[in-house]
Amino acid sequence: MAITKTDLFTTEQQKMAEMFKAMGHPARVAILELLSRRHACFCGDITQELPLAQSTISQHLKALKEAGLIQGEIEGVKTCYCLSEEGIAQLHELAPSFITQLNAINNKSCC
Amino acid sequence: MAITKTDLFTTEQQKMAEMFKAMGHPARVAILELLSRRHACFCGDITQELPLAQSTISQHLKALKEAGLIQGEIEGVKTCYCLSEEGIAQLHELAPSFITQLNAINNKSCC
DNA sequence: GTAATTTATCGTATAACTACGATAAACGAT
DNA sequence: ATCGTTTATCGTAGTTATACGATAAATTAC
Repeated sequence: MAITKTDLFTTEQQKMAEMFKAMGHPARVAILELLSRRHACFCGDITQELPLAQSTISQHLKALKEAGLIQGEIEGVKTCYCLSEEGIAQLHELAPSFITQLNAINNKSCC
Repeated sequence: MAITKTDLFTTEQQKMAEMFKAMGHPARVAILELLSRRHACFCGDITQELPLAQSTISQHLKALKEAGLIQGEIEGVKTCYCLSEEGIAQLHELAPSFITQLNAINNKSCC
C-alpha cells in the first residue's frame, strides 16, 4: 500500500478500505465470482479458468486471504479455497450500507 | 496498478475492480463519506478535515475523479467537489448485487 | 525410495501507490 | 499591477503491486 497513515482513520474506514482494495483487481473479482458459483475450488481449477500464470493466481489468492475474504484448506497435495464466512459477513455488514449511503442528489447544482 | 492484463476480463469485472480500487484507501473512504454528508466540499474543506497534506488530498480527489465516483467544478479560485451522479449510479448498479451474490454457506465443509 | 502432481514461495523487472514540500496557475481583492 | 488565496501539478523518496519463470515443499502414486 506504500506508506499509509493508517492510524489516522477509523477502524471501519480501514477495514472497508482493506476489503475494497482486495476486490480492486479484475482477477480477484473473477476469483470471488468463481468461488461464489462453484463454492469451492482448488488453486488449479482457478488457474485453468483465468488467463494468468499459476504463481500469479497464488498471489491473488494470498491477497484475498489476507483481507479475510477467503480461506484455504490444505487437502493433501491440493489446497481448497472457499469464501470465508466471517469475512463475507463483515463485508455484508459494512459495504452495502456504506455504498447505499452515498447519494449524488442535486449534483447538477454541485456548488 | 502495475501491469494488468485488463483486456482478459469482462467489462463489468474491470469497472467493478476500478471502483473498488478507488475506494480501497481509508482517506478516499473518508472523502466519500464527507461528500455524502456535506454534499459538496471545497478541496480546502477536506484538507481541514483529514490529517493529510493538501497535495495528498488533491491526489486522492484525482483518483476518485478518474474512477468516475466524484466530479469537480471550478468556482473561481476554489474547486467544488461532489459525488458524481453517473458514477454513484453505476456503483449502486454493480456493487451491491456483486457483494450480495457472495455467499459463504457450508464453508465448514469447505471441501 | 522415485516420480509425478500440486501449490507456495523466491527472485526479478516494471509499474503504480502514497506522501510530502515546493512551485505554478488561476482568480479575487486591493 | 500586485498581493493573497486556493488548488493542481511537479519532483522526489520509499513502498507496494503485478506478472512471470524457476524452484522448493508436500503429498500421492508407483
